[in-house]
Amino acid sequence: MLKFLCNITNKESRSCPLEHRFSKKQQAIADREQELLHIAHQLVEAEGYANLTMDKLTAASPYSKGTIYNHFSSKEDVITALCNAALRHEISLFKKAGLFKGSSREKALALHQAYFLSAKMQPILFNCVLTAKSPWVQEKSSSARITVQQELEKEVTQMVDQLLQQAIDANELQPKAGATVDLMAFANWAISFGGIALLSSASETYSVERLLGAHPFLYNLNCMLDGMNWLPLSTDWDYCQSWLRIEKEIFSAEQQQLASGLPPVLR
Amino acid sequence: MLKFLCNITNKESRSCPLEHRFSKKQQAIADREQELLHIAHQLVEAEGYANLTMDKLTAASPYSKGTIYNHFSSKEDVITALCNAALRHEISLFKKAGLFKGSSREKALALHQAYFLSAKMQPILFNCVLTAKSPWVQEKSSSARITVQQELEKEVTQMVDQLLQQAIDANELQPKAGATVDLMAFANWAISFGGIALLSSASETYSVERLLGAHPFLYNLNCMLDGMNWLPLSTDWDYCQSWLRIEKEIFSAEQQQLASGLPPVLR
DNA sequence: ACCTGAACACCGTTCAAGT
DNA sequence: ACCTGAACACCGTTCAAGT
Repeated sequence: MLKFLCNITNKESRSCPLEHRFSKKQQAIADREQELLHIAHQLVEAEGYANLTMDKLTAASPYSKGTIYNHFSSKEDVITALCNAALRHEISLFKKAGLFKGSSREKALALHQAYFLSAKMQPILFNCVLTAKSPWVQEKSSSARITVQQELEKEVTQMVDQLLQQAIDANELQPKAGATVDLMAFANWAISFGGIALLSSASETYSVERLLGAHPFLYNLNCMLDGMNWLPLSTDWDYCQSWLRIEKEIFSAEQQQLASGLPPVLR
Repeated sequence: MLKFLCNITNKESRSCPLEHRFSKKQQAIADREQELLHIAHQLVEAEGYANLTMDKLTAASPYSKGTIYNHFSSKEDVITALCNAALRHEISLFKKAGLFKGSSREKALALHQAYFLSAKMQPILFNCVLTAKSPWVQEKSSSARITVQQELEKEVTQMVDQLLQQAIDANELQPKAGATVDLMAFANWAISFGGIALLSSASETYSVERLLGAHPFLYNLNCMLDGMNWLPLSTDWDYCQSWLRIEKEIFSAEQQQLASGLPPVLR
């Protein structure tokens, strides 16, 4: 049960028997943090976000309030910690996506699919990312946790940068005048984030409802990448096929999990 | 002072002397709601989002708790109300944007600039839109307020739809196979929302920091609209010029406000 | 019919005492 | 050095009493 968040949330918490990077004590503390995050996740899952209070987290855990405040500086800090768990999950999928064999643009598609899947597989955690971006939460999170968040986002950015640079070097991406790698990386982030955030949070609104059946996320990507001049263009290549191939070759395990309808915690 | 939110937040609250759509009583209630929202806005402005509590809202207003709960079903309902104020502000700028004379794609740019400006002019209100999208707030807002939110978003969507349809009819927008108006409207929303949300909430993160100086928002739009096949392409037309022309011809008042550095409330 | 504010239940956070 | 949980201040929400 616990393995889920242990793997995802905190690479620092993994045991490193050979290097002994952490003392037993530190390891125990890191494990406890995962345990607490796991309980927090369950609380939200069971009865919605309003059910996540420090009182209930305390009651549902074997620890005292003081100990919990030893881990998290505030309630908002718990949310940011869950957001960071989401980012680690995302990064793990990004790394899998990097294994896909195909053109540079297909590899970009694999990264976007990883992002999309991370949100779909862990909707609660992805909502924490959304929430953690709101100033109500940012203002009250510990600076340490915010720093980790920024580092994780930077890690994602660098993976995207690297792929963009490779594509340019391979002459498959021919940037327009004035388009830097930074700018193109941001554009990729914005279109993915925008699409997923709206699809996940506004699924009941009119302009999203009417999209049922279509695949808006892939359409957005095709436009964006075409406009960026990333070859081959979607008019010359069937990226719907590529999308399916990525699903099959890289994320079949994730697809199965989604099909079973249960997040890994509950299996 | 009050005029600001009165104009923006609640078109139902405008006085309609000819039609007498609302009784004096109803008008008074609507006015009081604007007053309360204005105070809520000030509380956030003065000391951040954590400063917005029902207790403080009560203390800063001439009304009692019971009266305030007569307007808002919960604290979250206040946030959603502020989000709706943001949407009304956005719509008012959208309507101004509709007056711009130019190609259909330039008109689209004007709409995006309106969106961008609404976020920049009213950062607090735009953050409420972000926050209102998080499930913590959605879950606890009154269904009446959520309904209004959906209607406002629908209104925005319809303005975008209309422009897209005109562009198609004028043969300036030549949709790729499978691209419906719905799909293209969503793509426009996603790229704008994604860009603004990331720029406004993650301005301190690495991947956004490094963009300083460039104009990422316009780059994103150029890519997206090029990829959508909206003529003339950015390779054949200087949309940076168009952007500036829109600023000058349509939003000069807004530009001045921004330059003065003060939101209208404080002038 | 609408407004009031005392009252209540719960929540976030702290810290003196304990191990 | 770390953990505990009682204690406190504050917050969200309700509702009987008042107008």
